[in-house]
Amino acid sequence: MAKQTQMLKGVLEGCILEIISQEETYGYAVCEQLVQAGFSHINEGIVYPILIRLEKKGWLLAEKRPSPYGPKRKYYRLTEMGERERNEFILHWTETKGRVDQIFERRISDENA
Amino acid sequence: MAKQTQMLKGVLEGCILEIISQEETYGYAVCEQLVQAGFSHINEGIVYPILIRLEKKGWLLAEKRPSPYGPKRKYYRLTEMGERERNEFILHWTETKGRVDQIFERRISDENA
DNA sequence: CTTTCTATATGGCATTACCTAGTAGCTATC
DNA sequence: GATAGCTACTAGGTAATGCCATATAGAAAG
Repeated sequence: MAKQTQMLKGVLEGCILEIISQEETYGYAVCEQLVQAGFSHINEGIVYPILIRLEKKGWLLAEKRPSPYGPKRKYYRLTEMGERERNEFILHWTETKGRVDQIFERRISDENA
Repeated sequence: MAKQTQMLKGVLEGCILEIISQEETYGYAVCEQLVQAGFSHINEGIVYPILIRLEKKGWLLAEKRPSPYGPKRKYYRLTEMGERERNEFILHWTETKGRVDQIFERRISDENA
């Protein structure tokens, strides 16, 4: 339980950037999408602080619009800087994934040798 | 540069467990393998503290043996607990990878729809 | 002997960002 | 008018853990 926490570091931010990049959306919905993707323990208290942080960094722009069901929604979209950061995340994520997988795949090729 | 740092959290430990699990080895060599896998900025000052930490947790056992080239090497191998932790890491890593990839793949299926 | 390569150790920092828990406000339903 | 679901926000805790600088030392080479 504490193990995944560490593994999330730096990953959540990237995922949120990606979700917003796919479609202008708001915090509550971002949260639902993360849960749906399997990050089942993620809740609003985790997502909102990240959203605010990203907005402060200038990676997101926000705009409030009424909701048919509750208080106003705060819709986010990526700025140009945000797009750049998202692309960098993809790069780093792909690299890291490749490196880790390479280490684990060595076992298989060893067994075949 | 600070970006990958966050992404490494929890991952480095798992990689080191895996490397040692594949073959009894020592810190300096672990370091070389990580560099070879692409973690090119990793150095002894990063690896040794992790090794010592893992030993203290009871996941590794150490034994010193002479080296033909320098001071004695400290060879590590996994304990039973270490094996369990390694398996847990694989589980969490696979899960996390799947979740992140799912979020990014949604874009592709959207574009096809 | 000085340098270089091999090899281990460690104190402290950064530090950040995840997580809990709680507040509050709007809409709809019953 | 009470409950339930939707929506946003904040304070504070914390703890892990990657990273750096530095020291030490054996062996080979020049």
